[in-house]
Amino acid sequence: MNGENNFFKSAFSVDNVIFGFDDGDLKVLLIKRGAAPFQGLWALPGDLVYPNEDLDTAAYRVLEELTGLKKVYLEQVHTFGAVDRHPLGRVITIAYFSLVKISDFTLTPSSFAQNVEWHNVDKAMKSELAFDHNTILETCFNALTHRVRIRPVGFELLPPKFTLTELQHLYEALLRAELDKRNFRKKILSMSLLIDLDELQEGVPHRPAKLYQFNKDRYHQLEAHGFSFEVKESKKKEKKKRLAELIAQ
Amino acid sequence: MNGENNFFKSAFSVDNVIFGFDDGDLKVLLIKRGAAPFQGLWALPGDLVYPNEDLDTAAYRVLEELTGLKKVYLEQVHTFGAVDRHPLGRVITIAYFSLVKISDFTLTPSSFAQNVEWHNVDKAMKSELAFDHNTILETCFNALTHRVRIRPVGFELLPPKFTLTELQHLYEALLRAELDKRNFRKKILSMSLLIDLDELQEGVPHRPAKLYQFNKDRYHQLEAHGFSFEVKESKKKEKKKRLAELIAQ
DNA sequence: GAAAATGCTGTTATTCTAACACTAACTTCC
DNA sequence: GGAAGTTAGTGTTAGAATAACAGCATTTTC
Repeated sequence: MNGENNFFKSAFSVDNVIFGFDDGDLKVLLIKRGAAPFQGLWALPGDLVYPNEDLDTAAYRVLEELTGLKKVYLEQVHTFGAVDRHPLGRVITIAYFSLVKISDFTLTPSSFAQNVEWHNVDKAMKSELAFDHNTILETCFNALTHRVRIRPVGFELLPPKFTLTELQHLYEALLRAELDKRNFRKKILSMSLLIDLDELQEGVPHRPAKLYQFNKDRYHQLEAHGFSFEVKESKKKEKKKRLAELIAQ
Repeated sequence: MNGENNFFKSAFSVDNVIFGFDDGDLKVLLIKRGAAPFQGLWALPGDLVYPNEDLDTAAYRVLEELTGLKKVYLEQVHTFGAVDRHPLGRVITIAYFSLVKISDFTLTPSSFAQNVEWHNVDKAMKSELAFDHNTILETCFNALTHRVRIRPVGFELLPPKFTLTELQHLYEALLRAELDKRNFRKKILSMSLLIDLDELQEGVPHRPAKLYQFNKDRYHQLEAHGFSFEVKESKKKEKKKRLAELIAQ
């Protein structure tokens, strides 16, 4: 320390990768920047942390300003601090990801942004984002992919009532793997994580599926005691991959 | 943004949880603080990040100043930023953990500390450390425990030549579980991670064990392709635990 | 050469995982 | 109202992985 005040010339921000799931697609909430730097590019929602504000509080604030939601899943992932990552000065940023149910709110663009939109995650990762947000998005997506194998966080992304097929599609989007329907159902049902609501889907042009809710108590139990969702993609696919690797060598 | 300069009054530091393994014991490197605040208490080595220095660079610098080591395992874990965590101002800290081979260097106390010592991790977690370093240590220990199940990082902590029993003791210390000797050997040998050196231990008062080296190429392969060291403790112990939980309810 | 200490090794029962195909229920269209 | 279209739902089996378990081998020390 020694009172070296030139250290106290930096700032820190939080950036929030807000994931949603809709229509079989994993999505991320992006803001089109209305001002320089990077005007016109899409960026992750974020803000400087206030001088007397905790980091998590700042992340929740950003989330709430944008979505109106308070109690959602939020997790710190990584801090990015390359010297030149921000053109206006030394600003490091603490990246969070959160999981929301898209149906829980409607988007209301905040003051500093022209536009807020859900973007397909794959497409967003391939397009150019402001600052180092491509790196941040990728890191957070990897963290989510990893987390979903260890905790049943998938449920944070689904509406309160869902079908087994919807759940499977979510896991397939998160794990980037094709799963076997029967094995998936057997596994997920054997965890007693789901409550059968004895209700059926309505308004679908085919046989309606049963609706399920997830069991919060059991969820917290699994959270505490560890959880392993080691779903492997079908062997067909694995073989293809291995072959591709062999060829690449 | 908008040039609000009162944001630029904060600083950030890195703190490094340096783990070592010796004598069957997981250890952490701590510094006794020679100056206020928290004078006399043990603390994690750390420093403010220089204005034009990347975060990882700062973490490596702290590590090198203390140990002289350059190429060691280092990983960012979490950022701690409670408003009041530092008595002298708003300082958030980015926590890293690193894994070193204790035999690779000798400790040379740096200028700002009276004393540097290896501490047993369990004891250190129970004693009072400076700042929020108890929380940081615990978080990093959990991260290590988790990491070791996914990557073969254990080898970073062992000397170049080691016996299977030493390796098993390391895993037991990290996973806090007692492992079956035969199953452990079968599993670890089947990964072809180890190279049999055709050498024997010397100077032990009993039958000497074979020495092994680990296979770097194979290690990097496993790092890239995923790895699962799902060693479970013996059922006896699990049963005991479950019983204890039942009683506790 | 006996005692003490740790090294080393293989088999079996059980559990978990992966592969796989057909019938059921509902809607729409003719 | 029946045929076609669409998704829901369901069980068995072979193979792989895991967990449990005990006794002889090699070295030092006394």
